[in-house]
Amino acid sequence: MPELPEVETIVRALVNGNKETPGIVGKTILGVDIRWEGTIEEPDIDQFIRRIDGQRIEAIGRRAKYLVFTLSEDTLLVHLRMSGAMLIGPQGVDLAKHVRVAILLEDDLQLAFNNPRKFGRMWLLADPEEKFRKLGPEPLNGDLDAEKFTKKLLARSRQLKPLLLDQSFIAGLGNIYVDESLHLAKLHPLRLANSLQPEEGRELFRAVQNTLNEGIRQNGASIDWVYRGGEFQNQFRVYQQTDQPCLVCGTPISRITVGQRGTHFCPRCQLIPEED
DNA sequence: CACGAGACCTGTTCGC
DNA sequence: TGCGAACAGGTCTCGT
Repeated sequence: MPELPEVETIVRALVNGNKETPGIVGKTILGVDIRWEGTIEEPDIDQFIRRIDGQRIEAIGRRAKYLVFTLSEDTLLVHLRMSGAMLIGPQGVDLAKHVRVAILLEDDLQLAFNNPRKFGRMWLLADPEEKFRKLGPEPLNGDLDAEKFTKKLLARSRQLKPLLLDQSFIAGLGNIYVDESLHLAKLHPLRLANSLQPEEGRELFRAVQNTLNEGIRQNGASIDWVYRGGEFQNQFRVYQQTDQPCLVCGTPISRITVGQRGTHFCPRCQLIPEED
């Protein structure tokens, strides 16, 4: 489920709660039920269980696609990968079909990590900075502007699609938002980054920001059975729109495979210039 | 440095 | 209806 807008939406839900459940900032962890041990990346299971017990959730935030739980002693990082979700509910019931870890909180609450495909992971770290160092800049928090982005972009010879998916280049984009951004910027996914004109680079940065902000405004995208809640799927320009008319020019949307990822684009709006 | 393939997993959908 | 193939919002590792 998760790219930046979906993770951001989840963070806000965990902080603010909803009609049925309260937010969980300030709650103390009273135990943890690990139902699939592979979920815990670091430290080992015994230490994880021992260390997390009794810590208070001081804050919940996001870095790239990581959920960041600042606890009284440590930082809990959660990466949802392809199919993860975080659910809050009462204890004593299964909140979903594939709960791999349930964190028990005070007030009879639990925070459940549902994760059908078992790709998602958790880390309990004294200092999360080491993991964050490998990540590129955040696209929305002011770390990056159109000029900086364009400079980085023009220094690279990779194709735009895999480059934008590379979390060490820019953090938070995934398959949906890359395809959507490239269409908005009218750039072909196979264009080489260093073939862009500076104005095209700036336009791409604006498209990335606009697409992500719109995704957040819509509470993310709901696709398949994995995640419900957001509405961004109703305004996809190209993602999963194969053979549908382009909203701009009416040409049927194409689907190709790039780096083993489905890639959607308009063959008329997103041309590759001759000598690329 | 860039790229492609394979791995990690389960579930749904599509084509025959 | 059944069954296999293809596909899925991510990222890591390895070989070239």
